[in-house]
Amino acid sequence: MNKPRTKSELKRNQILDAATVQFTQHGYAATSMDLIAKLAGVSKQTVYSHFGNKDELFITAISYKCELLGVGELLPDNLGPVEPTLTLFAQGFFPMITSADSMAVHRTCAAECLAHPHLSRLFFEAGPLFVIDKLANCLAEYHRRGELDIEDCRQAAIQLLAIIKGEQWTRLEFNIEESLSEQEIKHYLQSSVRLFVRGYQSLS
Amino acid sequence: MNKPRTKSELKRNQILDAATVQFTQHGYAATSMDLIAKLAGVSKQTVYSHFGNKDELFITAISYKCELLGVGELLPDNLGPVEPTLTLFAQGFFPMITSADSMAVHRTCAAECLAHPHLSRLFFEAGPLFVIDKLANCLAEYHRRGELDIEDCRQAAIQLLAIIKGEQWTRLEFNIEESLSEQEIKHYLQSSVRLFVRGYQSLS
DNA sequence: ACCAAACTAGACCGTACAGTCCATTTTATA
DNA sequence: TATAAAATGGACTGTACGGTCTAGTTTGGT
Repeated sequence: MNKPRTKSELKRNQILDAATVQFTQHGYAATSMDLIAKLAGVSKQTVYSHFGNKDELFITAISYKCELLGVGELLPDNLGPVEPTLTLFAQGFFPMITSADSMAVHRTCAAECLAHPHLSRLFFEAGPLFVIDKLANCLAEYHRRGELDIEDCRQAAIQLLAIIKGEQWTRLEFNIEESLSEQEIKHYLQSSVRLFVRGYQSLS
Repeated sequence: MNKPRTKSELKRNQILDAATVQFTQHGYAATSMDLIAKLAGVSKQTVYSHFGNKDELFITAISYKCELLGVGELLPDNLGPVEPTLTLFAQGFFPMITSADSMAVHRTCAAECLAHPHLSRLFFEAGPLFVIDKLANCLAEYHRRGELDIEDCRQAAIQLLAIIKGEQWTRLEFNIEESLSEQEIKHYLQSSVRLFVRGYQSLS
């Protein structure tokens, strides 16, 4: 959140904060403007003077959150040996996409994808699409080096990312109580990277 | 839908039909009981005499739909050579899970997973979990035959299923306009099965 | 033909909520 | 310190909706 210069900006941020939490925790329909105002410690009128209506507030809040969730630097610039590097990536990427915040935003965007297609596209591009491209570039580098034999790097990136999500991600999407242990997940990720590397290893 | 014996059962089915469509197309909150009654060609009171309240109707409708979507016989009993068989499976499985119906139910269950955990679990078990088990058995058979070298068949099944979903599935989840062409998808599925088989092939 | 169960139409109740209005107070600025 | 902009809070409007009630009608079994 940018530094609030004036008191007005401060209020604006408070509203945005409260809105983000409510929208991602309880969804669009179940979140009332009255509650947001109350939680932000602000009058309802102030909410409406900052954001014209519920839709605008929703879009602003979620867009902002999408920005925050943007995948950071998950892949080093100087790529080391294939398997360890990808394993490290997997072990950093997985907790990120399964974080409570990330899941909440994902759920909200998916739930509103019919009413707010603009928003779901935003999320899709800032999330999945963005990381696909990044990983694809990295795989291309390994291909150039002759360490992996990949015909279509974008496709390969999609495959690896999909595997990483695996079952556990779906469990979280559906809010299933029992989830895999940290051990199981670590093992799964290792096994998955191994599968990927073996599947694309150069036969030379 | 079972054959309606009495006129009362007919009405019940009409209600269930209308409810299923509305709930899956527009979600729980955006669907009103008045509309369901109207679309079912039935009085509101009749709706309430068949289903005590909105929640009950919702759960009944979605549960029923989950049943219908149950994965049919996607894997033959007599398994042929690995790669062609799995490719055939992938090409049957993918259209099934990306069908408009399937996506709509998935979306609805995911969106309501906090308010209706019972429902999302239902879907999760009838869908993902069910097919994981089936595929795992099949992979175990290949392992027994020595055609694949798989340590953990359940894990391997999860991996293959996750790859098959790939990017296209996420595009649909977020209702993104542009989707891959049939050609691209076919190619992606073939490449994915190849990756999987190479990654798990016996080194003998 | 009769009766009970099911259905209908529509009025009705209570509530929740988006959005507006307004009179008053607070805050920032020049 | 004067003035305009921003914020307050609470009352208010309109509407949508879940759910109930009622009085009358249709249907199906005996």
